[in-house]
Amino acid sequence: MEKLTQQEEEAMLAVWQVGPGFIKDFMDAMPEPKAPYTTVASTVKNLERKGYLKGERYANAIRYSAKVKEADYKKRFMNGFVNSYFQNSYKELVAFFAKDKKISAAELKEIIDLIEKPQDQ
Amino acid sequence: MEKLTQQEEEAMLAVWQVGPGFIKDFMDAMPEPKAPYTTVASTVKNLERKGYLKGERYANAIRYSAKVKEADYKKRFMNGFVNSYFQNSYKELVAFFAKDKKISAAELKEIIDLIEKPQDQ
DNA sequence: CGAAATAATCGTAAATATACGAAACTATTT
DNA sequence: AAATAGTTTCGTATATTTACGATTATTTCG
Repeated sequence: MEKLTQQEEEAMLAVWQVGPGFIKDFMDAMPEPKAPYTTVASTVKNLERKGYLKGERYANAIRYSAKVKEADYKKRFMNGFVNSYFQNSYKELVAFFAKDKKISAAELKEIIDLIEKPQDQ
Repeated sequence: MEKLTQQEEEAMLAVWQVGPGFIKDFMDAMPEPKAPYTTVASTVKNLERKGYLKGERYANAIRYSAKVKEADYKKRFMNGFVNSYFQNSYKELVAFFAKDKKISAAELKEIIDLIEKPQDQ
């Protein structure tokens, strides 16, 4: 999974948000200031080359969908980060942000309930 | 705080790890395969220009130290990430990785104890 | 001092990323 | 079929990053 550049990541965020669609749809979901259509088109082409998107022709347009799931990208991305900055320990990561008051004890308790609750399946 | 490129970030990780020192010291701390000295020197110069490092001459060498603290960089970096991928919610982030079993209920409880314990100061 | 060692700086080349207009292509409308 | 509209593709220009050798500067040692 090749690393994404800034604009590639922004484009992927739009794709993940809107789901399969055409370049125009992704552009609509991207924040201002928007790059010109052709600039976004180049970025999308790069994403296809890197294996993040696949395209199918529909009439004269191409419908793109994500080949890499957002959850997988998040995981791989965070893994590298946690490895570099928290000695590969997610506990260290959470402790760091808990001390920084980015997450409260009450919220952590809710998460515990969530994962300890017997799972349906 | 200007964004760092890949090699700049790697160099900063070395600086944060070894503390103030000379280019040679940082190189020693960097993982294989090591870039040639002059390549690292260029990167260090860029970091100085971007305000991440400050240098003081000692004899014929320059001793560099970090101007940006690792903790601050982590915070800013994660903030962007949490914003893009977790609707700006650290709770969402932690829940995501808890569900993915990257952190256990027991570890979360330890963190709760850590932050609920009356702070010395 | 002169030679050797050590380190920084400069210049430049190549790769990659960013940006976007012009042209080409495809479908639709008249 | 021609005009029009929507969309992609191609080509290219610029900026940034990466990479590193050659040169220069500084210190140390004989």
